[in-house]
Amino acid sequence: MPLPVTRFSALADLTATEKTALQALAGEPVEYPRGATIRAAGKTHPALYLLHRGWAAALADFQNGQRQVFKIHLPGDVMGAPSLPFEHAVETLTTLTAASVSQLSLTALGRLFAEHPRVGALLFLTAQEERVILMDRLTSVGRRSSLQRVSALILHVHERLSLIDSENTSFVELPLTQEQVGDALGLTAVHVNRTLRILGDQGVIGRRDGGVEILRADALRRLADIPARPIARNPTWLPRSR
Amino acid sequence: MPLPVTRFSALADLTATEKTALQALAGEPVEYPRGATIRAAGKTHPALYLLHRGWAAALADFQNGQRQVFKIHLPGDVMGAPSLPFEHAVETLTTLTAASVSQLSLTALGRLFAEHPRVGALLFLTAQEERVILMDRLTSVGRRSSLQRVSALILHVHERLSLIDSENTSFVELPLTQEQVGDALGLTAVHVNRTLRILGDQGVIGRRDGGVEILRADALRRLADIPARPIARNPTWLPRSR
DNA sequence: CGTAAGATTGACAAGCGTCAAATACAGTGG
DNA sequence: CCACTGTATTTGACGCTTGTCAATCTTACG
Repeated sequence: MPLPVTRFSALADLTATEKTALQALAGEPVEYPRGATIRAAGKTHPALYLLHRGWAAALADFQNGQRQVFKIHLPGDVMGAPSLPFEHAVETLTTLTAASVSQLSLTALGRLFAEHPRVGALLFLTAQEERVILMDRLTSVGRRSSLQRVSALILHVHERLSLIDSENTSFVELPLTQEQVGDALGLTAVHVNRTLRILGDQGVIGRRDGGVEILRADALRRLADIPARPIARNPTWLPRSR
Repeated sequence: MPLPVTRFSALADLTATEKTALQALAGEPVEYPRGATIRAAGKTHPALYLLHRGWAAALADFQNGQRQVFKIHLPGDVMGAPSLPFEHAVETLTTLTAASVSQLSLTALGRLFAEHPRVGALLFLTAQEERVILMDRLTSVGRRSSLQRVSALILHVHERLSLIDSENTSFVELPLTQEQVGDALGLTAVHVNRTLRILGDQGVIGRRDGGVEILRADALRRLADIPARPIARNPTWLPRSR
């Protein structure tokens, strides 16, 4: 079973030892049905999770029934990291499809920082990547029209799927309800629906099964207006592998 | 001159050696006037910066003149970290007031991960804190009214000022133009102005000099509706100090 | 076949943006 | 000390995007 090494290999090449050390973090995978809560916000002593298979979301619920989706998690993602510095979990982790999830040992994580500083630095870098993803979404939500936000989301998911599966085509799986898409983009389900219809009517995307087909990638990219962000692989300042 | 140790001491107690190692990262401080660009987005080989004195902002400009402020930086903040994994800087760093900034050596950062893994883990944790700040702002921008967004920003800045200066009172310095506040919150300058006036008319805040006075903290917190997030200090899983 | 969740559509309302003009303020040079 | 200039704030009128409410339709599934 391939583990989350995927995520790091975009940043740097790992030695076999480092890969082994990473794999050693993960516990026994647990199976969840769609819509299950893996970890509720507010829980004390937040843990780390690894998503082996399926989709999940990190979100928060608010009183008036409002909801914010912070992150759409794909296989290979480490989940729950934002809560680590806090006494109570910040985000609820929910499955969007049936999924397989294991817990990551924090003790082993601490050891990883000590014994494989290069991997520690890479963990730091992936956290920065996540910040940038949030910054992009913040721009989307704060400054863009619904058409632009939805376009950006489709492209973002497509790009991330391509990183996992290089065979990936122009079809973008999207096992979210329109309400969940709205909760990610700061829109209502109704308006997400209207927006998807417009993109469909204009022939920019096709809509079928549980996802969308990208028909005019250029138009979509022009709408989304989020720059490409080439990764600086194997930065020279990283500590040497042990 | 106290260095950014502040930021870490909220998470864990550092040894003298660790503090020294952190200080060793910083180069010679450079003085900037208000409104200066410290580092422009798009620049290659992004570096790290430390804000010694003054205020700064991390932001991005877009074609149509739109702008998004990602982060308001206060003294002690490390700036530019989100760009580290990328070839080109993601965010522009600008001074909001006259400011003193030094560059942080990336080589020394790499060494820090190797020689002080506990500090490396703390760097990882501060990155997660930053994610949560962005997540909170995303909620604000995506789901809240202008009154709520502005309230949340005032409280957030107040809280961060209190961390730096324990003498801090109910007055919140805010050396941003209303346009910059809008760029942080996904609002126009005009609407920020209207919103501030309403908060002032309702006696929730007072407005004077370059900032606001918090008059009814309870009302402000009720509006902002962002939970307190107590920090888990000195988590047991951190590697031992060296 | 029946039920529930989700998608879709329409009519209407509201919050925020846009445009434009007036006012206040800070810094500069005389 | 004052006039001058550019920047920032403030206010009003109006329009548009998105939200709200409600009804209907579709689909998945027991």
